[in-house]
Amino acid sequence: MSTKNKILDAAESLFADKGFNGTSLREITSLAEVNLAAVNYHFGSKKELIKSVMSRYMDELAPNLVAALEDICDHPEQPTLIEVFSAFIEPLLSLNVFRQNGTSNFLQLLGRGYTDSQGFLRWFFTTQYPGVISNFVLAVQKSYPELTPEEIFWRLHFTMGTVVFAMSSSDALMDIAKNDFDKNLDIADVIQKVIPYVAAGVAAPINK
Amino acid sequence: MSTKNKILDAAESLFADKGFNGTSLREITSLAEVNLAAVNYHFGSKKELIKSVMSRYMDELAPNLVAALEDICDHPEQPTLIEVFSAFIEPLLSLNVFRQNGTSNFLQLLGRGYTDSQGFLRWFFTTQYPGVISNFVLAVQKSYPELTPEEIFWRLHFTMGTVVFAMSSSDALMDIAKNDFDKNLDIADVIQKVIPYVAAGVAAPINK
DNA sequence: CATGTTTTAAAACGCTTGTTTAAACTGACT
DNA sequence: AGTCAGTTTAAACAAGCGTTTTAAAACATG
Repeated sequence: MSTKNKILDAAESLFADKGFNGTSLREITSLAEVNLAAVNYHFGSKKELIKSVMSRYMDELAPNLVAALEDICDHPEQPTLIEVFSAFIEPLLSLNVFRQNGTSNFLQLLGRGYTDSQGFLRWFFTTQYPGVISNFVLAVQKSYPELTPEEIFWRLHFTMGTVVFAMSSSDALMDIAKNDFDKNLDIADVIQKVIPYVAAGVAAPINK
Repeated sequence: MSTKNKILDAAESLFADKGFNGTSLREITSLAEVNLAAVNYHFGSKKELIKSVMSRYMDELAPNLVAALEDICDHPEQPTLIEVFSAFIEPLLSLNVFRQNGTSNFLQLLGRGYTDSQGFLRWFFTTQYPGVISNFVLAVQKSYPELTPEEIFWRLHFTMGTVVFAMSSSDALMDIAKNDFDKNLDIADVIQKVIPYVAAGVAAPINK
């Protein structure tokens, strides 16, 4: 495996675990078993390394996501919100074959991107991958036309928060569930649990 | 105002803005206009300062929250989930008279506590303020008895995620809402928007 | 006023951070 | 063999970090 990819893999798992601020280049390079200077040689800076880690996932995920959402929009009949959200399942779970723990790593990184680094990653996503968001809004609008664009805006961000947060603590939650309820769940089960929740949330009656 | 309180106030707003990891003691003391060494003199360490900032809010909030939830449990008739979640509104908004921007600062800090510092604050909350969580579970169970304890567990964590995440990026979201929809919202408006969402999410039909 | 304690002040501590330098190595192509 | 771009290495850099030290100032108590 190339030095570049060793760095990306090590950075990914450390970033997901401890955040961008909380991970030093020296931790990354020693986990990757490469020289410290290799990061700046191959990526230029830590900030560019962060972007590269995220791009590797987004470039894989975005086309699948857009395609799945376009399918829903092109379909003649009106979709349910459950169907809209379910469009995310297969592309997200396919990240697990793309990379070990890909799904949960990516979702954790997504959460970090929103809270760490004062939102420079939020800018990165919305400018680099606008198609995902706009197609998602279109699909929701088709499913629930009474919802105003403003209300969609808010509820989509609430949904983003729910999913990202649930997934970033999914390891801890699955452990608790195993202890308290004797249920052995995996990331796919958690996704199945969160979909009815967010679908109902987006479909909530509008508060006057 | 005392040096101690000047430090607490400065730390609070910087922590909310840039996270615990992302804020240095030098930033705090220069905003507070006190000497750098004052932090370690009054608080012992940065970690203890973080705890103090959080305790100042939790000590104010927890009794009000527990009382409001106990009211609901003691009431003879069955509450709606909207009523359960609305029990949080007044205690949360009262933080605004307790301190400027108290509500949003506190909720942002809560979000930081879950994602920064690898969950040592999560331990802090659950061990120091267990009454809030248990009373919340009781109130939800009274409102929606068909929900199994396991499903309550998952949905309460989803709710936690929604609220914490929404609030920790509420500043950015309110800015976008102002630009895109020409609406000037404050933290109380965001709370009003999130309640129907989480109430509907918790009330979602159970997936078989 | 004198005393002992609490609080502030400036400076330095040792350490870690991201980044840069310059030399050494690697593997092809003429 | 010799050249040369591409890559890796060890070492150092300046800057920032949390914390500690030392001494002066402020304070309250007798």
